[in-house]
Amino acid sequence: MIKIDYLKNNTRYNPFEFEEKIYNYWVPYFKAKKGKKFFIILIAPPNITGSLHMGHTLENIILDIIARYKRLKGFNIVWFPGTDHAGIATQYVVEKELKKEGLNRFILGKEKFLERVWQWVDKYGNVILDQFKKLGLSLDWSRKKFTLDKKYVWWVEEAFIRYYKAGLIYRALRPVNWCPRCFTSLSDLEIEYKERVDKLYYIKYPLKDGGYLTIATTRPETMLGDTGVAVNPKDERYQDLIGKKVILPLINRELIVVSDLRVDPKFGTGILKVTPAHSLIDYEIGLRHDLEIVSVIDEYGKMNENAGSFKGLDYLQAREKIINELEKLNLIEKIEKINHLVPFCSRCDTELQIIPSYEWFLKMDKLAKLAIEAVKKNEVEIIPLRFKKPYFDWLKNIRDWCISRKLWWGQTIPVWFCKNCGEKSYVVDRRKPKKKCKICKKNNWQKTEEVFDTWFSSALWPFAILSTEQEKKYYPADLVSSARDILHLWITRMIFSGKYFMKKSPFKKVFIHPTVLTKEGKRMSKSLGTGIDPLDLIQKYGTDALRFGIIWQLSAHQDLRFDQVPLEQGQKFLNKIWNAYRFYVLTKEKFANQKNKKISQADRKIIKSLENTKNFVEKSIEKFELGLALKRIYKFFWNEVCDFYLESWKGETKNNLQVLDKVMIDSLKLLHPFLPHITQLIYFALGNKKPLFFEKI
RNA sequence: GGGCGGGUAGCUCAAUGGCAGAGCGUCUCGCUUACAACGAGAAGGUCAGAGGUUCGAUUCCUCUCCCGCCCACCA
Repeated sequence: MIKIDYLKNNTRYNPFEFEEKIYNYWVPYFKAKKGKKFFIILIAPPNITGSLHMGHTLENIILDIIARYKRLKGFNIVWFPGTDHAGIATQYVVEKELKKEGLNRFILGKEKFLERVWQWVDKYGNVILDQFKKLGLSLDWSRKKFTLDKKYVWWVEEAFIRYYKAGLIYRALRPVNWCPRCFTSLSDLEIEYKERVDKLYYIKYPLKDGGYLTIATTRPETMLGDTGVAVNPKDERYQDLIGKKVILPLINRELIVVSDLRVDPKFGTGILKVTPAHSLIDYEIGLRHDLEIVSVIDEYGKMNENAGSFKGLDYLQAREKIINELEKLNLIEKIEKINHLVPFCSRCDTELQIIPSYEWFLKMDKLAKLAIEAVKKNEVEIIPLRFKKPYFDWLKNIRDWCISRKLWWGQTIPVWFCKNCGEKSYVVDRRKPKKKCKICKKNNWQKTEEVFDTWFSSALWPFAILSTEQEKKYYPADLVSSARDILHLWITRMIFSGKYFMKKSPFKKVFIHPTVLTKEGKRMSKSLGTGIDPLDLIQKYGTDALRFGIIWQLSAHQDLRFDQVPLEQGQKFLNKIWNAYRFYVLTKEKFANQKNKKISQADRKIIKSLENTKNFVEKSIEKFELGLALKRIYKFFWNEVCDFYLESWKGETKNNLQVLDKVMIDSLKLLHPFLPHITQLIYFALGNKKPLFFEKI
């Protein structure tokens, strides 16, 4: 790529001239080789909607440093690139595109809409992977994976069918978190709560035997679906209410007062109206006391036929009207302000409704136990250790996972409903069932339109991407790294899925890496305008300098307040390295005829220091302390190799040339995982023809 | 409401039961033939606050105050 003269004649290193060329040179060598002593890294597949952000950047640079270091330690690296179809996220971005054209998916129809999504996938699906190349990641590009690959889709269906046969999957009508804009159910993890000041209405409910009680609610429109009233059994104020009958205003339904521990005596009046259709806590109470489920709000957020004269109104209009009528009846005791948390769709930011819907659920108790056991027995090591606590806490309190979505984009669930009998009759199968419906005795099956929660699919990632016999040996992986926010969403679910289907944890170590914050300690976010685009940084500083700058600031345990200054420092360091090797080459020429075989004091000192540095770096990398490792190498190279050792070669010297060679070549190897491009370039300039990472450290 | 992390030099962060450290920045001096994108050197800190354990605490324990994050079905 370059000759030694280029190094001798240029005092400045220009990354922009070489980084891409060097990357392209490497690509064939990144291929996972046959053989033994593998180190297997599992990539977190980015969404096809994505473009590179600082989180991906940090995460994958960390992994690449480890990959390159392990290569130098003699390992064969297995690290496949891949992407996630990301159901709800992708559907949402395509819908946003349509909106710009004045369209929406309902106007377009399902078929045309899906065509549009596939067009998007073709156009943008690989953008982020191309951006990964700019980071210098040593990924095996001969094996690109996607969560809608044939084999992958097979595995997702397989998982559903096996869970179903084992009795872990059931269908139920339950109140779920529903996004009226995406028009789908959501899992607990896809909700974002926001604080908001609302009104708390104190409403009088007449008692059948005279008098009244007062309940407090922020959602009076749901009262039309009330099928009970509840108080806490320990609440002394209301002992005599238990068992009494209440007349629901406006509807005149008779309700019974039950007692349930879930009622918080401190909230409002301490009396709860129970609406099992539109509240999860009420649903639970309803189950315990055998209360009816009456839904009054539909999928559009409008009042339905059970809402009587309010039918057809938007829930907010209905609220207003209901309050008006209650006021006329003198049933509003007071209205207070309340600051509370309101659920929103984490994708499109629409306020959610809780409505009853038929959905598929995965029973979590057994699976949670598998996941708990895997970490307890150290089959999976979570680093830093402190993340074990939230891991266990989440699993201990877990509820069944709603795995179905009513989206259009995603993998269809392998279930067939009888066209005549609907909900009452279905078959779980990949192909259209041949047998007849038990109820109507006809063969009239239609595949469901429901799709999987995209996380159900990505939970299978560690083994669903392994399609050939050779690849099957790459399970389990040694290492996966992720951001904190997908610990439950992804990591935990991969662990129990792996344990369940493969009988083994899907990876040995999970490194939960720090979050990249702004210099002020704020979250980086596009919408807030606080984000930094890594591609801009690469354009300005080059990849090696970016890698230096971000890892310089990295500590294994603490969030990273991103500052650009260390990137400038990185550029300076690259130039320092460049010139040190220039001097090395010139010095070798100058002393070419020297026959000195003695080891000088300076030689001894630098060898000692080199060994110490290697040991320190090895230990630090094992602990994911890449920032400390880099700082140590930096100090070693700059202060000890350059300021001390190379200086001692000026003028006349008693140093040994072989020691010089060893120090300079070993330094190059030590620097390589962090600064791969420049070290490879210098390696070429010194007359070598192979990838530097095939050397041994 | 529960949990986690952090508060150390102007900035970003280390380390440690026994003189408080690095990089950047600042200041001084040097363009010594690899590099001024450099070299030599200097200044700079009541280690958030209070109490406790100890011969000795920035470090261990308790409490308080700030900052950040996560989890939770308060209607």
